[in-house]
Amino acid sequence: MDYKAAVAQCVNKRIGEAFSADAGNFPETVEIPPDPNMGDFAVPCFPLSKLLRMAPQAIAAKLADSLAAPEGFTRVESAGGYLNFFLDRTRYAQDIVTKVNAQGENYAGGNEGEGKVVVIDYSSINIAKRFHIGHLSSTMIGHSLRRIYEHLGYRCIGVNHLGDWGTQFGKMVAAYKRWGNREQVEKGGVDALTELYVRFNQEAEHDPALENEGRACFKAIEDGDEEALAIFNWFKDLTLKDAQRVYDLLGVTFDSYAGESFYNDKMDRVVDELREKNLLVESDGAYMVDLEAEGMPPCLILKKDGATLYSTRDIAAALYRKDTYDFYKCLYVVAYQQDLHFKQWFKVVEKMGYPWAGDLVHVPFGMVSFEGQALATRKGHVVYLDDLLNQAVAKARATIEEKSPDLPNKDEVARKIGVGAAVFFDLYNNRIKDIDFYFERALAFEGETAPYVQYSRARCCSVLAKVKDTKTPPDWSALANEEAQAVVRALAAMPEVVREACQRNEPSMITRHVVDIAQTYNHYYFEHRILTDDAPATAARVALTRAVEIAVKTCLYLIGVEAPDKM
RNA sequence: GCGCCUGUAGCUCAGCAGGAUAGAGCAACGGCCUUCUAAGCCGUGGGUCAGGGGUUCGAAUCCCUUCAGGCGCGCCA
Repeated sequence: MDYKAAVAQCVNKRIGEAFSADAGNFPETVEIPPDPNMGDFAVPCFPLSKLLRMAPQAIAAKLADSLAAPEGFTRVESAGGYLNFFLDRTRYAQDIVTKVNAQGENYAGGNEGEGKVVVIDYSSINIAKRFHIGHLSSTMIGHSLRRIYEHLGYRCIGVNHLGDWGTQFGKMVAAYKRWGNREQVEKGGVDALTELYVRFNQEAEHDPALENEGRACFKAIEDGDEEALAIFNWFKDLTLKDAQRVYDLLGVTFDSYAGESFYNDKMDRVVDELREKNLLVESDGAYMVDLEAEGMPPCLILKKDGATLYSTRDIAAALYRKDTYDFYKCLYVVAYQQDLHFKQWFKVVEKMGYPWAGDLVHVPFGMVSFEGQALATRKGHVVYLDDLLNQAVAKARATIEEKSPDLPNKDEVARKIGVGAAVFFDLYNNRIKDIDFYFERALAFEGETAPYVQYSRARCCSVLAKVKDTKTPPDWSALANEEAQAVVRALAAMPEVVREACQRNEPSMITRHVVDIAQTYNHYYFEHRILTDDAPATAARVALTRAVEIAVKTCLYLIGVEAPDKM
């Protein structure tokens, strides 16, 4: 049952009777008191005070005196202008715990997204660059949002919008033709490509002719020159294979790798359409959409040499995605530096007359720096993701040796813990916050971390594995105590948390909540023994433990973290 | 110069479509393993919620303003 709604309904009805029908229609807010001793739900009577011309304390008192506790509640009290409702704790525990266990991994899910498609553009790596910690946020926020939306019934299309177009790739091919060879690149992989690119830029400073060579090579790729295209595609292949190792480790998948080059032949449509709709303005030989009326700088569409730009491609991609997937929403998980860029081209799509422009959503996140300084590949001030993950796994492996030397499949568990720690760290704070990356923080295994939550759940599994009696009906009054109620409340809050995380595109809400569940359960665990001789009470405590195990696993799944049964 | 974002405990941050004494983790200090996993639990100390105005019965939360930091502002992506 919906306890909150029951409270609101009951209060409004009583107000209508006690005062006036008008007052009865007053929208009551139902909140949760700061301290459970004050009540489980509360209705503040302050807003009514003006309408009824009575002191809020008097209103609350009058209502409390005459109000019969609604179904599911034991009593109603007034305190300082608040009307406080006390749950029938036994019934509440039974209700929530039974529900979690019945719904299992679908708990806190739903079907409100049925028939709706959400396209999520995330990770979106650049060709010829190694995967580093700066790419983790987009990758994991996108991956998590995908799971959150799917949990609520949406169909998701994960798109890795590859950065695989631009003069830089001509430079890279030119550099390869000058100084590279097959063996060196096969051996060195993406790093070898980066080296070639860096060398090209260095030498180009003294030899401007190189720039032209780079441009010519890119032109060759564009024109479909066989040799240039073969080299470029080979580079792309290498990069994707390299990234795939990381994606495999993270458990991240995509439905499409259609990147910038994919839209190369789809941009004329954008330019033509903008021209037809009289939105293109010429300026210094370049073409743009004027956005002065919207208080924004203009959105450049064509360079003066006729080449397209970032915005042109993004618009082309949006049109293609709408045609192909008919999305309900299209999310762009891209760092906040590009706020203006997205605002601009979203507006351009709107001006083109597409009502679905409002379904394009930029999901921005903060910058990643490393030990107080901006990431800089060329200066070597960078942390590659596979290095981070490998270190995390190695640390987990060492901790396992120390604490659980007899554990089977140690490598598997170490992977889940190590990778989980890094991912959890990335999704722990509101995504808009900058992350200053320190190994000691990202690899912490204590406190509000993945290993803490995973450990709490593994302990649940361990207790559950010892359960023999599965027939005795539970005595739910065993869960009426304060500690158990805190766990029940945390479980009960999960559906609302998942929905809000979805609505706000904010995975950290789930990360925070799973810590909450783990903390309340750990507290309970130390105050109450689960398995005792009292069979009915044991059955209730076991049911609570199972519900926690399920809820924690589900939350972790939603943020892309695996949960080992033993650790 | 203009625009957007951020500012809460020593550190990292929750809380911000207004509500009851401002929370957590880390760090520090002190406790708890012969009973279900101590990667855990309990306790102690620690705050002019950046400053100043305003709105309100009530402001960390809303509005204005100042300050500090970050990001961005037509031919890169």
